[in-house]
Amino acid sequence: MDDVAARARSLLGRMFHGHGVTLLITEVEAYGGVDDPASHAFTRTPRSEIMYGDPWHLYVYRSYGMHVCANVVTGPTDRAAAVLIRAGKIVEGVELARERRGTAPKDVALARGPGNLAKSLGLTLADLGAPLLVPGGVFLGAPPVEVPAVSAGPRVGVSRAADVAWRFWITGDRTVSAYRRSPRA
DNA sequence: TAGGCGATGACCT
DNA sequence: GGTCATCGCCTAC
Repeated sequence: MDDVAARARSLLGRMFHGHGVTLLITEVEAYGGVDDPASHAFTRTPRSEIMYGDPWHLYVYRSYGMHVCANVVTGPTDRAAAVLIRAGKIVEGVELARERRGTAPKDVALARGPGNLAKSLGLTLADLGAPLLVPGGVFLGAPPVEVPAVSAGPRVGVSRAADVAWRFWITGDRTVSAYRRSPRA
C-alpha cells in the first residue's frame, strides 16, 4: 500500500508531455487497485485490464460524458494501482493549451482539475495505453532534480473510501484544485 | 441491447 | 460556497 503512495508522490514536480503541451505535475491522487473500492480497477473488466498490465502506461477514461481524465498506471501488475493526474502548471505550449480550453480564465487555471488538465494536453481515449517512458505523443519527463515540498489529504470526488489520505500536492502551489468532498461520500 | 452511472466543471448567488 | 447540467461508455441483462 505504502509503495503506491510513494509512487504517486514521486510524480509530483515531474514533467508531463502531451501533444505539444508540457506541464509540471502539481497534484495527484493515488488509487490502490484491487483492494481499493474507489479504484476503477476494483472490478476487473476488459477496460480496466490496462491497469493490470505493465506500469508506466496511460489509462484514460471518460467521465460525465464530456470529461476525460488521465491516469498513470504504476503497478505492480498484481495490484493494478494507478495515479490520477489532477492538476499541473503549464510550462510549454501555453498558447496551444489555451486554444484547446477555449475560454480559460487564467493561465494558472488552464490545467486545474483532471478534466481540464487532460483537455489542455489534448488527451483523448485514443491515447489509452500509451507508453509513458517513451517520447511520443504522451510521455513523462525525467524525475525532478529537487523534490518539492508535498502536502497530503483526503481524496476528492470519490464516492467510496474518500477518507484515505492519498491525494498529494505541491505545498502552496496555486494550480492545485480546491478541495471538495464527494456529495456521496 | 438498453440502462445506469461517474476519480467533473461551470455557473449562479 | 453551493447547486445543477451533462452524455458517452461500460456493464449487466
